[in-house]
Amino acid sequence: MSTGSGTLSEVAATARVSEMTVSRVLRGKTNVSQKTRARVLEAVQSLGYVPNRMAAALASAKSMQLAVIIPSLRNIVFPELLAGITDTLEGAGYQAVIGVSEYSLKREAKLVAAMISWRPAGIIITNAYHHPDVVNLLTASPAPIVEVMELTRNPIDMCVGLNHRKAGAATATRLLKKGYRRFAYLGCDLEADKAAGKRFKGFLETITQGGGELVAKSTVDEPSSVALGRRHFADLLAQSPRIEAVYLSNDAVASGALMYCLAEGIPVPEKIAIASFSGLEIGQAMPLPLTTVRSPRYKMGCLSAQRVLDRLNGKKPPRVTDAGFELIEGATT
Amino acid sequence: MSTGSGTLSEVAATARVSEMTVSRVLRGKTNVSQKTRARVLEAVQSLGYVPNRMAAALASAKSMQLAVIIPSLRNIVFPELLAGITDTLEGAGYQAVIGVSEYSLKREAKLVAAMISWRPAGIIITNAYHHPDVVNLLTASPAPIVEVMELTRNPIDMCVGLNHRKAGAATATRLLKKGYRRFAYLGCDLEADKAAGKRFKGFLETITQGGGELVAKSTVDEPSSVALGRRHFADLLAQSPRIEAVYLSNDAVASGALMYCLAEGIPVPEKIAIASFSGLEIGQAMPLPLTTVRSPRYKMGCLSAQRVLDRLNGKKPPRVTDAGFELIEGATT
DNA sequence: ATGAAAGCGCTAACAA
DNA sequence: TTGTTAGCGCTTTCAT
Repeated sequence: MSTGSGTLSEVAATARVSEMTVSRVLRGKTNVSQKTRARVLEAVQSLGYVPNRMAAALASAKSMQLAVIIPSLRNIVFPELLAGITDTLEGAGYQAVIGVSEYSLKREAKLVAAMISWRPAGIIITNAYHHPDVVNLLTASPAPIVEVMELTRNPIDMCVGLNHRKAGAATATRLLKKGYRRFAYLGCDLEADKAAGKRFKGFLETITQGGGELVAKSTVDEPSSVALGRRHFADLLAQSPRIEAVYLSNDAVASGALMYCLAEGIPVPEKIAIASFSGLEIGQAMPLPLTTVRSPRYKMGCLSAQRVLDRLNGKKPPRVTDAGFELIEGATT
Repeated sequence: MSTGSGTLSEVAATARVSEMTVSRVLRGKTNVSQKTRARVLEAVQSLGYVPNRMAAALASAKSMQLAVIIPSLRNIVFPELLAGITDTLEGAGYQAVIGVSEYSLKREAKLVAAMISWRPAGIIITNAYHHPDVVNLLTASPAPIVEVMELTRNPIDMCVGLNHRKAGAATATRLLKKGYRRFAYLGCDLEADKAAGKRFKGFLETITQGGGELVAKSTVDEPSSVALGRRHFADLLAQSPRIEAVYLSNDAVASGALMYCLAEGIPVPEKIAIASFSGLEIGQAMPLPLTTVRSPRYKMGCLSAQRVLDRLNGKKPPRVTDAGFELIEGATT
């Protein structure tokens, strides 16, 4: 391992002080004289010494790493979540170690075990539904844990998210108010994306109660993408020619659907209205901005990291944090 | 830190063997009897023991973490690169620790120091131009290092990438062959995105030599995005009404430009042709697929991780790896 | 096949 | 203000 960057004792020898003094200087303790501090710093410089945090973490039982587990890197919402996390951690000197489960509960379980073996200071994990082993490991872990994205009343430790059922309901209310009554749904990742399921549930409840009707439904068990939305939108329309509005599981698929309409010259929203969920940049940059619900990914990242940091600093943050959402009135409805 | 997951010695006590025997079992050494092994495994199970890799890394001077430094998470090419890295590392039992520099050389320097303090087994860092401190730290580090994305003849250690100048030249050649002569360029991130600069250089050289002409150029020193492309494309067109084809720094901006044309009813490619670089999914899902050059992000991720692993396994991988690129004939030229 | 001793590089706790 | 002692949890090396 030797870094080319020596050890504390080499620095100590060079500065002719004890290791403890070097340790104190490096950790910014104040009880070191100016002279000594200068001498130590000089030695550090001249040796190009970089402290070994593994050793520090082992000795102090305090790691500066946070484990973050997400389902995918290819869906831009997760990198955005990560950005919030890393931005928040950076100021506090912590680092994120990320693991990608690829939407597999088994891989998630392996990852959690691997992460815990590094004794992270905290754990941030997406979604609220996990493998039993994961629940056991996390429950046993002394590290603060945040489940992020969905809101649960019974988090393992803490949770930060939004109410997806309400987000679906809000969209439905909006569409009903606009006069739409005959709806279709196009979803993907059904197995893995429980949150999308909750949105659809809220949507369906609301349109049903409001006198609307679900006249077509198409679900695809593949990761969502623009291309997938574009491909499957046509099939959906074919199912029932009298669809007035389509609710899609997220902006990626919805953007694909809209591109299909643009390419085929189908007038939106006159012939067919489109609404979805995410609030991605791309959806708002389309010739017609999407009607959608913005989920606060970056903010949820910041909040979840902050909850962990708060706990590490001895505070008592709330178990459940509702990050909210925002309905965006686009031109597709 | 105590994990709720005990220590080796607790397991050893439970199984009534020495710590060494437990260590051997856990690391899959073969010189342990079946009986003993079974007893140890049982103890591990019953205690819910998860080994402490920090201690292992310290004792063996072998970390299982790789540092990965990227400029941003919001540009999908970097998550795709990461996906290749994590997929490749996973099988070998290594983990990626990511750092995000936000396109700042200073932040990159801080990050590299922070990373090295964890004594990673290897380092993967994007781009080929770094802060002098970074070069010093990396040069001094005993860990295998890969600079990824761009091709350099003089990597600090190894590099994996593509020749951006040639990618620009290939695009130019194609456009010249199609008969375009009056070109414009729209770029962003000029300071930070050296690779885009190289592509433009190759593009400009080639059109000039081929009888073409650069009649307009617009550069924006902001991170690229679809929205930005859409906003700035109009300005560019206004600069010179006789532009025949526009080369954009990447597919995000180009998609924005194309959306502008779709929204304004400007016929592409008849009135104006569009070409760029990346090969993003979104560009190919547009009503008109973009003419672009696909950079092999995922593959470069795999390759760079593999180079590091090879070195860790005592092999002598090549210093320079050309991952190549692929010209995509879209409908926008 | 198994164990004992020593130590990785650092920090906590206690002394001086 | 500075130093000493002990040990974090594991692996290496050398015995047996």
